[in-house]
Amino acid sequence: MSCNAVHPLLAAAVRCETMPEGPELHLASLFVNKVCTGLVFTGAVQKSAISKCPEVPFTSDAYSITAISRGKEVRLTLNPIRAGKVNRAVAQSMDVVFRFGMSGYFSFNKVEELPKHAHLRFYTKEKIPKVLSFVDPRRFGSWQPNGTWQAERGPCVMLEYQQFRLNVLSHLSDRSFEKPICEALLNQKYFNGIGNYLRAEILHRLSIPPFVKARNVLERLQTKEASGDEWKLSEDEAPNEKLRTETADLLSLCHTVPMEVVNLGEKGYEPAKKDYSVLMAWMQCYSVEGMMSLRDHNGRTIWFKGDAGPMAPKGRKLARTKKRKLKDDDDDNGVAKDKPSKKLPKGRKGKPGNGCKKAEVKQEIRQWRRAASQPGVSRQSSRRIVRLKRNSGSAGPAVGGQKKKVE
DNA sequence: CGTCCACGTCTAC
DNA sequence: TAGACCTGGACGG
Repeated sequence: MSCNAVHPLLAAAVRCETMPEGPELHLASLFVNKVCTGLVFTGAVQKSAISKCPEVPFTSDAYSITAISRGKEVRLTLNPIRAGKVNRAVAQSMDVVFRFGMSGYFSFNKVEELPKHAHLRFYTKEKIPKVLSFVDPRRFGSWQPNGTWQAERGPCVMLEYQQFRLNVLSHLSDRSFEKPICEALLNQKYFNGIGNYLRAEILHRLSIPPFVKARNVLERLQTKEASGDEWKLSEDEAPNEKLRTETADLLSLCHTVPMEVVNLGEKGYEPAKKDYSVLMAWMQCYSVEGMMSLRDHNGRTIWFKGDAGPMAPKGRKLARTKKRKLKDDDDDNGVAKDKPSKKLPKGRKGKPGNGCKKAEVKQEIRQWRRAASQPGVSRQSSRRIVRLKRNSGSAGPAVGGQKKKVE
């Protein structure tokens, strides 16, 4: 009874649930600051029994919480308060640095409505206490009490743009840049905040084949940097809009593309709502119907259009791929079902791991088959149709053009 | 029911 | 460069 499901609208108001890449981590920090402003927290920080992350040895009768993000990390500061004022003499403040893994987010709820998988909890000092919690179903996320920004991670692509840019361009001799650009983009030493969907979107904007050697792409920017003044951005960290559209390059897009997502979050795509429809509509490449996908050398799926580039994994066939239906995609009242593609029988399986070779091969075979039979329309298009329909209020038929998969 | 897949690191051969 | 670490949603049988 006490643990019944939260009303969807209520749930929407109290969580920041996302696809944790740089923009989502930043939105999480905004969320924490928003809900915690003016609030007083109290007592000990509570950890779930199941979590293997360290206890957070902080207790205070009255403390405040603030947040800041850097790339794919968020740092909370727990600050003791006395008589409504910060009092550093009485007690030490504590920083806790979080990484979100694949499923982390912050939530703010009534105590009785603490979400499942809330592994770290901060309680407010109110008549009816509430709780800020770090929720992480898969537990790939982590936190570090008395933590600092991870030393190996580079400057934030969103908030430390100039330093980020310089850090990349001044280290092009690093062997990381001998890898394909799509793989280099996931290296947090240089691209702190970029993740799997962002790398696809960024490369797509410039039609850069994912498997071109990173250094080859970036060297040209170095030359440009040296020759023109276009990147002497003086006052503000970020390039302005005019500059962006006129001289967008790979590194500037590593800033502006994530910032677009931050802006979505502050507007339509409530980072809350557990509603990815706005983000999904924003995606131009990642998981979009009609795009190609491949496993990179680390077993991660890279989405792209056109040429894969010279360093593409050998022997891996690519194929036009369907978009998978993402979790709360849409309610779909039984509208627009698409013809599913057949999976391989391919019995046996070892440990189902992620990003492993076996999975890659399987996927390859599946894609091969799919390509051989039909390019299929689908989930993606039907999803879009449903969305459009909802937005416009009119009924959308139109899944008609869909091809039947033979099989 | 079972298999595949997911927004990310980590670390051990 | 494989795996390990996890839960849960989508989909197929």
